[in-house]
Amino acid sequence: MADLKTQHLLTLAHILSKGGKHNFVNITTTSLGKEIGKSQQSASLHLKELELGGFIERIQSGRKQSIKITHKGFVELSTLNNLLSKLISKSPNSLTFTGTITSGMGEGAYYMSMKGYTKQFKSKLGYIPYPGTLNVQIKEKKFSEAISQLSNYEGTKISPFSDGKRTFGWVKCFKSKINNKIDCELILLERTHHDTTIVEFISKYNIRKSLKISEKSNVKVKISILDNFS
Amino acid sequence: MADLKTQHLLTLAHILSKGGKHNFVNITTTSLGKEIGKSQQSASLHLKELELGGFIERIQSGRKQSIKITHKGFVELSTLNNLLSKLISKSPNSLTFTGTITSGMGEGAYYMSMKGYTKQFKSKLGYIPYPGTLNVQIKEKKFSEAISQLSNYEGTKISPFSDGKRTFGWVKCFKSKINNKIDCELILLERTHHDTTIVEFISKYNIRKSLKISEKSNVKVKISILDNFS
DNA sequence: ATTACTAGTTATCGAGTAA
DNA sequence: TTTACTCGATAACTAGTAA
Repeated sequence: MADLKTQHLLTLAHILSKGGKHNFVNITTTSLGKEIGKSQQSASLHLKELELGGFIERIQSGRKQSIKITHKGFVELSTLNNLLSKLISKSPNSLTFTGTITSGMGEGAYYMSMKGYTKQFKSKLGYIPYPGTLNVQIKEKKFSEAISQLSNYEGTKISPFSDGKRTFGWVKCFKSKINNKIDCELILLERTHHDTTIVEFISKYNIRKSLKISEKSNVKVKISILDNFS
Repeated sequence: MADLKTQHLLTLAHILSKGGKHNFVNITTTSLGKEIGKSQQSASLHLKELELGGFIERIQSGRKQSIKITHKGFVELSTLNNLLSKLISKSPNSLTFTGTITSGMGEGAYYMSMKGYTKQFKSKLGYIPYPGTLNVQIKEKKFSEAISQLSNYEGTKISPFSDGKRTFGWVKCFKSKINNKIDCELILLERTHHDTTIVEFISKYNIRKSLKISEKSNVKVKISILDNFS
């Protein structure tokens, strides 16, 4: 018997939503068509094919019909759901890339030492960062592209503040690990020049010293990303 | 921007399975085509359309490409998954129907009083059934059709046994409720005449007396069905 | 090896309509 | 009202092939 066509997925899901798992439910092809965004004729065809494939059972009396999902049909939906669930939950929530240490003073270095930020770092990250930032130059385009999408995710949000004269923007921190050893945070600044080929890190430690790395050393970075939807 | 087409679902899922949630992964159109059961050309087109719709991002270098799912693409998959999950878990696991009491001795009545069965009823259901079975005649075809699919589900399994001379088949019990009051079990027998217009019930109580019902009374039955997959 | 175009085929769809 | 047919339009796909 034929496989479940992906185009029939919505139709099957709709029957399930109407309570057709164990009981025959009354569904007209017109209403089904509307629900799945297709014509009445297409809905009719969908039902015919689903019946032929053994995914639903129909009872027609006069011009009305009752529909019920078969065990096979339900298993099919469950299987797909399990597959998707596993894929989604098992997908590693990390971004890994390589780059080289660069000295170019990160724009964040100065600001990150301001009290308005350090106070928040202490409470939200649990430490006051070592003064200065570590700058990593990313060579491969695919890495910088991937990093530029980071802004879509939450991270740890450091709020903007004002010192009376001017305001300083928010900072998003993403838990990272350099060379599989040093814990640190990648920082995304609200006010930045959007050059994603250089990324900045803050850490409790002096990363350069701790790793005994210097200018142009290659480093491997792993960034953890948490989803913000349930 | 266009919606995610259902035909692209498998493609997106495959990219996710390759680790493309946050990192760019190398996927050839040939391998993708094989995975989704389509041609290399179709795979190529899928990627083009997914990119156009903002669901994936591609980086092409020479004749190879790296692919990454966008935040939008991942949300789309998650949303669909959540929808399916809810539908599947919220679908009521019960079958409801109406029928009339009938006196025709159920075939099970005699056998259900045998020690080989009663011992198991006691341990698996927690009670020894009142002698005899209640027989309900089902009038509407849609109900008998729905019941005939019950055999695909597990229920409480009473094992076959032998008394030395002959063997007696298994019995499957499904927790039921008659007229929203009396707890009982619908029984499916391994050796039965497969007439699904009459169903039999066993109960701790004398159902007729308890409900003060007699021949040809109408009853409403609700059968609970448990899934046997995770 | 790649990706992706063009051209031809098949599947899917919707309008019109019958029953 | 319903379901579902025919048929023409469009979308999706594959084969062949170029780059």
